[in-house]
Amino acid sequence: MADVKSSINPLFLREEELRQGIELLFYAYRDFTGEPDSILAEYGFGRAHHRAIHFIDRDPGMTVAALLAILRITKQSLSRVLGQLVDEGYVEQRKGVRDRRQRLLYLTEKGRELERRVSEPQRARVAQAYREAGAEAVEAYRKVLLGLINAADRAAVLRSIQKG
Amino acid sequence: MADVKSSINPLFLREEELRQGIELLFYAYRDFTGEPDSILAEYGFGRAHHRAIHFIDRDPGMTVAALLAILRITKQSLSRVLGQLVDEGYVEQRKGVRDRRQRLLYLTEKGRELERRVSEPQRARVAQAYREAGAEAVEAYRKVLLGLINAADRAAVLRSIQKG
DNA sequence: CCAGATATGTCAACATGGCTGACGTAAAAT
DNA sequence: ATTTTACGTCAGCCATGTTGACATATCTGG
Repeated sequence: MADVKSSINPLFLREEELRQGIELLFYAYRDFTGEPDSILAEYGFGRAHHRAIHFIDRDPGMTVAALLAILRITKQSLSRVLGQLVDEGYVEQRKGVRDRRQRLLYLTEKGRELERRVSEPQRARVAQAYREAGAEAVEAYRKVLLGLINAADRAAVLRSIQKG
Repeated sequence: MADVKSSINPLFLREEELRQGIELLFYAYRDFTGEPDSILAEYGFGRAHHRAIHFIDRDPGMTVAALLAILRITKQSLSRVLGQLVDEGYVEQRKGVRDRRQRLLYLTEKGRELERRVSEPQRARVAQAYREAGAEAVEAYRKVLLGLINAADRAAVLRSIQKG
């Protein structure tokens, strides 16, 4: 069927293929965020809090500016979220030693526990998808997702996800 | 390096691998939605409007209930968005003939133009990522994303994205 | 045929998490 | 010494999600 269509109109399959790729991303992201959102709601937090603690967890001592660059939101938006996390003891800020203007970000033990708990459904979901799809598929998945990222940012993202 | 680490602690690579998969999804989705959001802003619309017209475009005459099931939002939320789209002439609602309680959804020509314009950056982005990654990678990407979707919904999504 | 279920809409109120703009302070850099 | 940088804060706006309650038209099953 796909072959028939593409032999009639080679652009048709391509359009279909692209639409499918777009929709799959929508559906996957929808379900990917569902469980964490539920757990976060128990704490009175939202997805924004998850993002913050996730990236702080993976790079303890990161600067506020670095987190802003990753999240691509305004400092006012981040500030609200970060403020709550600090107030409630999930995140700790320490002055930088080299540059004392910086407020380096760390998770407290409580913060690490929250991060672990909230991310667990996502890890399980990705693990299961990887298992079902097989090892080569994992590599391909990474390649395509990386290709979806703005070209200018790819190098930075690669560096970032690999140093962990 | 990966081999060394995994031979020391087989769980380490796995955890790292999962974290990378999670972060790539975040980054890809972030950039994937960036351009459409900018265009939508010109019209005073947001991402929710895009989702609505996208799915109406791909399945003209769909019911409100079907759209709600895809988007997983409340009818009140959808109603606001749909109302604006109808008021401004992007979407048309027609009574169902078989079931006259239904308000079947259609894009107007204006709506199709908007959909095309807003989706174009996403199509270009996916096309380029597919091109760079190669044909087998595309299949693998789809397989993994499908695996990320709630198991209960996979069959429906597959049916949905394939009938187009 | 009628009672109940269904498809959709609507009003009201609220929360989250984006945004802009303006302003402030401490510390580093030139 | 001045300027730039890193960060914070106040105030207000907007988009998009939520819950709960209620209304209407239409379909369906007993």
